[in-house]
Amino acid sequence: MSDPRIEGLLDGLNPAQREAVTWGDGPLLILAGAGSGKTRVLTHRIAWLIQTERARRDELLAITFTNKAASEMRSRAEMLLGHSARGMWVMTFHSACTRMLRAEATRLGYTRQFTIYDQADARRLVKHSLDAVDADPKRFSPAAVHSQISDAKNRLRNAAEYRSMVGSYFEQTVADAYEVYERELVRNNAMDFDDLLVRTVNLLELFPEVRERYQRVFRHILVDEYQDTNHAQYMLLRLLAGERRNIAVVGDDAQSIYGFRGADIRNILDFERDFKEAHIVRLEQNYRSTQTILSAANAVIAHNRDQMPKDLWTEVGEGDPIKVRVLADEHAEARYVLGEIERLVDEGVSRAEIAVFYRTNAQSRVLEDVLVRAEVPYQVIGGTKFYERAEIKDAMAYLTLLANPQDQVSFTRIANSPRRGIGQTSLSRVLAQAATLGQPVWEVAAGAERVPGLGKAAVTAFGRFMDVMGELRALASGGGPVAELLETTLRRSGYLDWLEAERTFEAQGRIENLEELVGVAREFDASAEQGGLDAFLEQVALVSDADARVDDQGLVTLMTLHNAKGLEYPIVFIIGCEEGIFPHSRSLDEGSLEEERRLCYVGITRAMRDLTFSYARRRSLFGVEHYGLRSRFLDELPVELVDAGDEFVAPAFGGAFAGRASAVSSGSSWAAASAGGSAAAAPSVSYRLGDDVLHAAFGEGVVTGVEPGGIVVVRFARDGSERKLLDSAPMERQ
DNA sequence: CGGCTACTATTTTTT
DNA sequence: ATAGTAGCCG
Repeated sequence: MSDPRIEGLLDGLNPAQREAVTWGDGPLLILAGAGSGKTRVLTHRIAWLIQTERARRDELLAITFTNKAASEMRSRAEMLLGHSARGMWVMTFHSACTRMLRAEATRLGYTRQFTIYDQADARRLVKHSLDAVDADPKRFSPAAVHSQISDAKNRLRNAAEYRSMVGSYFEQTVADAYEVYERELVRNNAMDFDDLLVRTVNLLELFPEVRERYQRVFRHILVDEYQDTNHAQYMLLRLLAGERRNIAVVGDDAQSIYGFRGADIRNILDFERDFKEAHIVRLEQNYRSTQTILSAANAVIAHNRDQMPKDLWTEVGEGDPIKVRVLADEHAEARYVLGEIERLVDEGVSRAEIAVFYRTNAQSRVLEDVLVRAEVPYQVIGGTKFYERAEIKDAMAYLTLLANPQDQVSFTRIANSPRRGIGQTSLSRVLAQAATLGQPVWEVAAGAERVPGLGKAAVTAFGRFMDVMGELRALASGGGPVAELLETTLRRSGYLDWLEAERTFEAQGRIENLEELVGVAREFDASAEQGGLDAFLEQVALVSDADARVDDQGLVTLMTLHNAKGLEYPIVFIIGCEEGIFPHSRSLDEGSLEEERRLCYVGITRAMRDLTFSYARRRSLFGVEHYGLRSRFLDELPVELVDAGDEFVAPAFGGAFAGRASAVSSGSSWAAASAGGSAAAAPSVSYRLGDDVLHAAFGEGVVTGVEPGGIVVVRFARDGSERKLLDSAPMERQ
């Protein structure tokens, strides 16, 4: 190996990384702990395989879960190779499958233009299917049934196989609905997200010539985030790897947090069993966090039973202790975080270096309130997504119907949106007729006068609607810019007029969103490798906007712990660390505590140097006040790594808190007194840290410090100032 | 057919 | 608290 380019490729890699990059043929399992440079290893391995001529560019399949990961991998590989990665299959599972499926669609009874249904579309079709089998809507929610079906699909069980395994009456009905749902998807020339995987597996299993072709093409397969693969993805990989078994997977079982979506942690735990000759490389050196943070992460995850042994370490050094803070309620908690952010920013930290993680999206609200009031710039990642907004879905449904006239879900969505006098009854008649004749819904609607039972007004309404659609379709087939087609569609359909006529603040926002969508289309027209309506629809279907995160604009970042995976921030807050919130109560019911703990592990390992946990004694949930216990995860942190701060003030209502508080060490002399004394010996001061207070002159504030001699430090909401006051000041607790 | 009220559910979600 | 929806009434 004297080629200087290849030597250069290995420069700066540690021995384990180097081993992973240069492992030759056969299955390879890379156990990559958090922050151990797995993307680096993957991209270097891609470059190494190409430079050592083990594979040509177009003989590599590098699979990720997110578009962001795929584009990052692609561009980093390009940098290493010094040339474009065109022709290289670096993409998500779903894109790769879609690509294969489009090419072979007719073998499965689809056309190349098949529509990809997102969660919401799929759910509508499930609802339709439930109606079709006369399921009691009170007992069968589309969401629950869809999740059952999705589960079955992830396990590669079709409706017939699902039926053969049913036990309960519930499952019996699900089986009925599943059967209809399956049939309806084909009839609509549509696939849901799960189908993209399942159908590709079907394709490869049913057609040996297709399977062998792809097996020949892909000399080497690389898979990112292997711990998140489900059974269908596992089978897909097995089929593609074929006899050659040149499959390198990278993952960390400790970061498997998508079990609820069908990810099967056994895929990584059992890799050695499935690929007996597998070589294993462990990446345990962490380049991200302080040793304190890593030790905390190691200690927490050690409470899980099933896991692969690993021990993260770093050369970075000890770093600061992990802070744990208790506040009176979620508002005080938010103000505490705000206060810390302001303090840090004063010290010269960039807001972009700070992230706040929480378990559920709803928790961002309180935090946003205080950030807005304090005028701290921030961004929230996740939550309701751009492409999930009703107006965007409507606009996309118009375009989808133009491309796929069989798609009744899109048809149903827009038929009366804007209002054009097509009601539920008329719509059902048309859909029923389409089903009876086995014709595309478009055809039937275009000939509405031939639909039995349809009123005169309805026939006219359909006529007008389909005239416009026909016109738009002609425009669409011209192959012009998508942006133009979209604008014309919004105009001619009356959708924009409808919104404009509303003259509300909300409608204005919707119009702006649509303008943004036109902007997206314009950008697509200008830059897409492959243009056209079909390609645009596919991009929107498969490319979420989770990639909309910005790094360096001085914004504090707020997101769920799930969204935090793969990211890193110098300063991290994990809020809402209470039993029932995190770990979430549902996880306790469902016995998925270990997954919650892995989520905690993910959260901890995002932090580079500064990590703070917080929890509230009191929190209102769904409008009801609750008193929660601190999260068990906090008690799994080694005492010597924790700065328990003010925890000693906790014994407000007896046993539980007092017991825990005394178990936590702290440098404070008060803590020593509290721990040594009886639990009931609450401090005699009238204010405690985190208390919400109302001062006669300064207004609302939060207690940020309590000092001996009856001195209280209060940060006031009005101007963010922090003042030292005597506890006899004209002030009361709220 | 469309609008209104009443009820309900309310985790996480790469695609 | 709240948003989304189902069912009812004009």
